Amino acid sequence: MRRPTIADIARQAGVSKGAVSYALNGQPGVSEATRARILAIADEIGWQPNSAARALNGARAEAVGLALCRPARFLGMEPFFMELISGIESELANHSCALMLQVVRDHETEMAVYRRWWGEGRVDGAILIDLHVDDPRVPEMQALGMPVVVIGHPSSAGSLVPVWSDDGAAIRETVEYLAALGHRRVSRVAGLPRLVHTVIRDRAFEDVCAEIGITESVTVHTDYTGEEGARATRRLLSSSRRPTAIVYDNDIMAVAGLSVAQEMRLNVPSDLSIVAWDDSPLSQVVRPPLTALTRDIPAYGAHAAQRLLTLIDGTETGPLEDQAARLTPRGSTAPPPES
Amino acid sequence: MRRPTIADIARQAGVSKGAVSYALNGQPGVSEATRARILAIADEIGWQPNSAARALNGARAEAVGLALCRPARFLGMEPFFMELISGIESELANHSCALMLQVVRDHETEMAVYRRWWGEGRVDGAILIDLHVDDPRVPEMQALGMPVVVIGHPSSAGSLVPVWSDDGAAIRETVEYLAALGHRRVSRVAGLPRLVHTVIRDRAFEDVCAEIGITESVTVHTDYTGEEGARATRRLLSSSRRPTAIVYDNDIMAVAGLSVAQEMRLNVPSDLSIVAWDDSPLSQVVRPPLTALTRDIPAYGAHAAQRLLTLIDGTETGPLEDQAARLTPRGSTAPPPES
DNA sequence: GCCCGACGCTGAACCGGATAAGTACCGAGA
DNA sequence: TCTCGGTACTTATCCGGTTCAGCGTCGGGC
Repeated sequence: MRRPTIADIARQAGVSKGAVSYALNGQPGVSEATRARILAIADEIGWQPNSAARALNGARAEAVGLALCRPARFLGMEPFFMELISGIESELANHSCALMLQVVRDHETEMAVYRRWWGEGRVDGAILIDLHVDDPRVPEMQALGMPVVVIGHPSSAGSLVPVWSDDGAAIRETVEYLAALGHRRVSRVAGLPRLVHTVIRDRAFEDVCAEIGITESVTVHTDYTGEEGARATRRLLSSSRRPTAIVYDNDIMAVAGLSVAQEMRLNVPSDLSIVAWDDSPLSQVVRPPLTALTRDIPAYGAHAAQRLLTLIDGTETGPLEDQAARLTPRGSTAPPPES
Repeated sequence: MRRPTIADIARQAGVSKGAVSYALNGQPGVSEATRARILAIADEIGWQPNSAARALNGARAEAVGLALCRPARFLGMEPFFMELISGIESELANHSCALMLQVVRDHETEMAVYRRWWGEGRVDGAILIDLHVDDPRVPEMQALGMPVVVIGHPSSAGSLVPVWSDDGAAIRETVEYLAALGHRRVSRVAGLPRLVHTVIRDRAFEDVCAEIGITESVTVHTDYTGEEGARATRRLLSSSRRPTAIVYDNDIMAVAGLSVAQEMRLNVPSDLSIVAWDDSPLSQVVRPPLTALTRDIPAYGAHAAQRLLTLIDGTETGPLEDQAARLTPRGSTAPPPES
């Protein structure tokens, strides 16, 4: 059962391939009667344009690529990625554009995949995520000449188009809120230290703490997993001058940290305040529900996709600053215990 | 800066296009010396095969399709999907096969996307998931003639290849365990009633309860969200003869149910036992950690991908029964309170 | 010395569409 | 009546690979 081609339609309609092509693409060159006849036949035999043949004539691939360099098990755990992907998807779907997804082992493989996709004409552009400091992917992408949107801070995006949100402002809001509650010993359980956004948050945290007189501020780096979040929390809470508040770089670690606190017979929030970065259902479902830095992640992804589609269209675009995460106070934050 | 083609290589090497093609594909027909020269030139000018041109000659698209018909917000919440996708990905990656992902609004759109992908030659096969009772997608897929693997029970897969696990056995193990602990009033907060696997679980639950003398067994259907899980739990726990154990169809609802129980001043597990279906980090992170039906979801996805790749290869394959979910007892189950 | 076969390569057709160029036909205006 | 212009097509070519038939050359066996 071969797939029907325009040649089949042409034969049935008794016209040439060219006429069929004009008819199917709404081009002038055929009469309305013939066009209708051709369309009817095409519909009847279930014809679909072969994208390969179209691509061969310089058409778009109508797909964008996303190669994710994270171990599979982390992906399943982090709502962030799935929400981001849904957001990207929702925008792409509006333009009948598909998403080519591949989970890769490392950044070399990631770049190899992008090079292949681009070289093979399978994608029209790509989205780059989780930038490292001095990330080699940026210059390589620039050299490829492929339309690329970077989800991350402009300072690291080179000449690629960045879509970003101001993590520094979010950290500032959080720390100022905790300070207003009376906290003076605030710790932070951060993500991978190589990631650009971790560095930005690190610096902002330091700066704000110094500025408003929180002298005891410790930052511990982890790999974003619940296990490391728990371990970091245990260490922080075991120290002689333990923090009265901890800010976590994702919700998984915040929830794990909450468990550790309860395990150590500390009451949250009266003994320890907890703030989570990113506000998945997870944060709201635990007791007490977590004060969290909320952002609309699907919208974030959608904006990136939007920018990419514009770029693919050939229009020059600049950076896009998305709304910064905003603090949603819930039951996990309160004034510190009186010492 | 046009992408280099084999014609460019041929010109530089002073041979014909055909010779270049043989050389690049490891086919006999050129001497080793010429082959080496051609490969060197190809490498030097950064040649990549154009997949469109290859596909035109009947080659594979080297991609499989997955159109997910769930609202974006559910996707981000359910670890199941992301883990499944990672599993699928991990297997596909081994074969340098990409995943075309699209989130769609409804099943009509889903089928339209599959038809388009298949008709356009963009995918070599697809994975079907979340089958309904009498799902129209099954006969439509059969009519398309596309290689398809169904993640779901063989009874609903028609002539498509099913990859499934025995949910009935898992339910049986759970109910028998609860009965052995002494429970006689067991409820179930189930998923969407139209889904085949919900129906299967429903029936198994009823059968086992009848068999071992649990006369008070109630099943409530939800949409898998935490909100509906909480609402269902509230209703069950408010009834005059409230259950001493509740089995949830996913972990999100189980965690939400746990919160409701605690909110109503019921102790878990001494007043109420809770079992979650699917064992994400979520289940282990709450207090008490949830007794859960554990399965290796990434492996499940990987097996489905494996079967699909075999199918695409033209080899006939039969159904694959994956390991059934197994009960992992944790702190959320205990004997019921003495009445 | 001749023939056959293998090797190494060339040339051309082909995949399924898009598209530029060419052609037949028809009606209107000079 | 002849020409001009537009319509409604056809024909041919192209995209970038794959593949097959064909062809010259060289070496070995008889």
